Amino acid sequence: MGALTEGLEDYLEAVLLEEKDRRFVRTKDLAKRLGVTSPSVSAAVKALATAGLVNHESYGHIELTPKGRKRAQLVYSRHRTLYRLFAKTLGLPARISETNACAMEHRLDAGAVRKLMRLLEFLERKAGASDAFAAELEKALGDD
Amino acid sequence: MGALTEGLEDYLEAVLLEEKDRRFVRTKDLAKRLGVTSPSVSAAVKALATAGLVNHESYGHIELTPKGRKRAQLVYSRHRTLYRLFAKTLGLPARISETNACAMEHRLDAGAVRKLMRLLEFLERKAGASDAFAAELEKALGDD
DNA sequence: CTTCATACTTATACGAGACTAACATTATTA
DNA sequence: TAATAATGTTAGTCTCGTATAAGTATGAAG
Repeated sequence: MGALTEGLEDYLEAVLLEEKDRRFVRTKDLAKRLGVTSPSVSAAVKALATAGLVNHESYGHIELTPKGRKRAQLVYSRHRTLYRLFAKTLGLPARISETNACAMEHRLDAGAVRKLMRLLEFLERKAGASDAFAAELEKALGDD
Repeated sequence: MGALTEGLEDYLEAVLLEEKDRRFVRTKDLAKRLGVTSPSVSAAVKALATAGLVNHESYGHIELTPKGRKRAQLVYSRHRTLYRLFAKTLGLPARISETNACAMEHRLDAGAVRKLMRLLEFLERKAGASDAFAAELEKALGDD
């Protein structure tokens, strides 16, 4: 794992997500998604390009390199697992689940994510197989 | 909840924990606990004093105000709940559980912590009541 | 082909948080 | 009590991530 600040991981992940929507990713798209200004994106993209994680010609498209894509997908998969914990298992609002997932996705090591995923799978499997268990869990979590 | 950066919350929590061990909290104690240098602590304590969360005379003791203590305890309780998730429920090493708990304790809103606590209580209760359930959960989480 | 809107970059500055180096205070002990 | 060790603070610098302001490139319309 190359050294990469959390902020840069956020930008990298944003490129991946933005790619799914539009054919070419531009500075402006990332700025809008992340809620920052264009100069901030410029600086971050330059850093990512230096690290060999994206390709970017001046005034042109931003594209993930294979290495960058792999790293972005890793971050995103953590994000998804965490979101699943908060939103699906704990039943929190989407907005709050998203915030929490963003805050944690950079810091959880691979082992923790794996364990967490297994716990969620276990709970979902049990709840799917037994209505009694599902009801018990729901009751335990409360209404608020 | 007054505006307080995550960093300052860390310092505040450290004062609370340090208080439990020794009669008087000093700059050096916080520096050691947090793994930073004395000047960093000086600056942070000054900011906490300005915010009315600690009392501190120059070259003297550092003490929590009632307001500061309340805030510190809130942060710490979140920390404990998260640690419990990682260390006890997921079975991760203490060191890693600690890192993850630290990273999250500032960002989880009260609702998420409450839900999480209930989930952990539910799982612990089930595992305590049924050896079969405990074994099933342990198997689901895996050995690695 | 020139003009103009849009998008991108560069230059500069700021706040948070950390560091080192240097200075000040307190405590110890010879 | 005077020297010295331990501790605390101040001053100045660094990095990271953000912003604003101003200049540069692209592309669409007249």
